[in-house]
Amino acid sequence: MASSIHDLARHLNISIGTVSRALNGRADVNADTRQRVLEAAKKLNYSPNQSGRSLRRGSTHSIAFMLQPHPGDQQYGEPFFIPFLTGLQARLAESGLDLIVVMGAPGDYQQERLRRVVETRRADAVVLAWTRREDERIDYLTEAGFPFATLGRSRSGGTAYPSLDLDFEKAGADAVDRLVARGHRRIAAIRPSLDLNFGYLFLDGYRKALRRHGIEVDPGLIADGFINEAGGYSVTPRVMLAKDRPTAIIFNNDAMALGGCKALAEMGIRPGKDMAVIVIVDTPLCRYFSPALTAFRPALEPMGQRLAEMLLASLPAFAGEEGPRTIREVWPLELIARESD
Amino acid sequence: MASSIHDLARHLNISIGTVSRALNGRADVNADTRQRVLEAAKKLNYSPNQSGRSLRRGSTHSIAFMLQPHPGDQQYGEPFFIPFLTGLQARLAESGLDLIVVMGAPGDYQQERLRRVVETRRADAVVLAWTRREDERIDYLTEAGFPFATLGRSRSGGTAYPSLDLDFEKAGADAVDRLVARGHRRIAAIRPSLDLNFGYLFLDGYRKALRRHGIEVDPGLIADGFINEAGGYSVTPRVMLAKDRPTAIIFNNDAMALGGCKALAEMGIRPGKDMAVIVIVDTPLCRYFSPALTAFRPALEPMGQRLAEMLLASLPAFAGEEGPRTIREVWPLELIARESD
DNA sequence: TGTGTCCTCGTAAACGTTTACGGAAAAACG
DNA sequence: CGTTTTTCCGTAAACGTTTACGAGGACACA
Repeated sequence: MASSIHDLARHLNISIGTVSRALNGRADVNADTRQRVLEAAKKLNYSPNQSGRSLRRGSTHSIAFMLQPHPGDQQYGEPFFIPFLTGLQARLAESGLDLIVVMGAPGDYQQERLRRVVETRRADAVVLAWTRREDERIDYLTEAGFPFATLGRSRSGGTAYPSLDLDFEKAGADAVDRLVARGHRRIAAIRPSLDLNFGYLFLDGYRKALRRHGIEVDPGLIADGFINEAGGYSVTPRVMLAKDRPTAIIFNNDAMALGGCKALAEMGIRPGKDMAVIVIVDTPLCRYFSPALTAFRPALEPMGQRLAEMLLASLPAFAGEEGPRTIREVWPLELIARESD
Repeated sequence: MASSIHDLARHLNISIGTVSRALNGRADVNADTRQRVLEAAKKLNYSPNQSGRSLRRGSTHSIAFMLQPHPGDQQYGEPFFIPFLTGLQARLAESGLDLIVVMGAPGDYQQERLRRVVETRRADAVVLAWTRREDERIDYLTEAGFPFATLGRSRSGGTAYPSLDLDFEKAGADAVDRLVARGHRRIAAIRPSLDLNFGYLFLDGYRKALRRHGIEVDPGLIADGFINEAGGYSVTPRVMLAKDRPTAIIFNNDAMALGGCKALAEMGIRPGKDMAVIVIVDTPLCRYFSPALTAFRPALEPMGQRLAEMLLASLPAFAGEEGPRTIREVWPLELIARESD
């Protein structure tokens, strides 16, 4: 059914070697012959068998992105990733690479899937997201000598891999600055409970900024929960119990903010009026919520493109294609002022 | 670096044929030998090269899910798909299959990517989502004789493929019934502008139910827009311009509902008080919105599992594993009554 | 004509598996 | 002990590519 390079060769009365060379654009083939091969390939609807090719070449010409649902009830996904993946895929496609997303089961934290991808050589490199403070995946990959790049920083694995992250520290600080400038001094922070690195970075920025303003950090105003609507909903009331109520809340995640605002609404507290609310990572949800939530927006699609570039530059097969080989980059988050603070 | 079956054979002083047979659980190998092979495999951290294996077997042992961002500004993704994919992946993993998600560029409607997957034989079968009324992907796959299954119905390609869909028709009708029972007669419907089949099905149910109640269908109460927050936001005001204002709106999508509620809020109209709102496909957003939105909930994860089963049953290599081979199933949507209607 | 260079192509090996086939040894059977 | 069956394993081909190597012919040059 599927036509192979042999069919093509037979059809043209030339050897498979020549066909292959013609298709792969090598120099040592007559321009005329190449033309005929290309035409025949189109006519016979030929396209090379990926397995045969990658077996011979030792590379799969595809990059794997590890997507994994977090544990927790009703785990819907991260709308977040789609624009990022769009950028990633666009840039990879430019270099003829395919992007495949491998799904993991919720909660297993991908170790198993990752091993599978690496060991069966399904991809030439992987892209990790949601890096943790100490990330065993990174340790595993560096030890295995498998090429990878990360969306997000980590303390694991040295620095010998490309990584791209958002400046959550600065965003946390900026949020505090903004709120302080508007007269707030009781500022709560709500972040994910997992040891996702961006949660730490955010809190660091938050703490430092408070101290800079001479405001004591009150542990009663800091809480963490599942990184979804339910988490925000269940944990927000906790900071409202502080002896001295907060007048502002910074949410480290849009879904948590949604849940948190729900909790506030049930307490009769109106975001943007009775309580200032700022969200660290903007999504369409923030914009269309009522009141529209002030949030920090990342440039997700360009980030995807950039990380693809960085990864490509780190791959021997593609090295030299790009100029600078920056290893780690931290991108700013842009404040979008809306109505909630 | 990576150990091959030859290393294993050399290490054990037996032939590669025996190693392969031992690993693949064939009968004609001594229990003792098999044991030794398995141990050595674990010790040498051997796992078979996927390319070699699939080249020989002619199958990749993986299923592709085609994920594609829709055109439109700020296209964030569908949280929707994650639970579905989780179920799909879980069931496929049970049969030793990998799930890979293939990203397309926004707007190209996947034809190109799909061809690529099929022609390079990257997967043994594909799963399509967001089926259209007439779906060229389905035509292509049936013509190519490539195995596939769809999440969603279509009029294309006959019925010789497994498909699983939600009963949008009934949900549309149920929503109308519920609103009519509560005294509404001016009921608007807002749905995606693309020719996604579920938009049609929903509208069909909506229309039929209205007629059944003796209510004339007013085209001024039906509108469509981009299937995202912006679409809902921009299109909702249109139905408010009808000569006789609606007292209820049914949204065919949660994101559109969010945008629509925003538009209502700006007009001083409060969902659940001044306007009844029902959403057809429930997500956490609906639950945590204020007011919580009455919505119809799908069983996404079981659906993923079920579609995987149906697909497997249709594959020659797995046939007989399952009992019944239902070709098409339509699952109900469960009404979750909340505060918005 | 002899020699060397260049262009183009065919040959064959290799990538890592799986599996049909056959053969040797062991077991079963009379 | 001879014959048949069974058990186990090695051999080698095949899957569809890519690519190193070398050969043949054309051409240039002396």
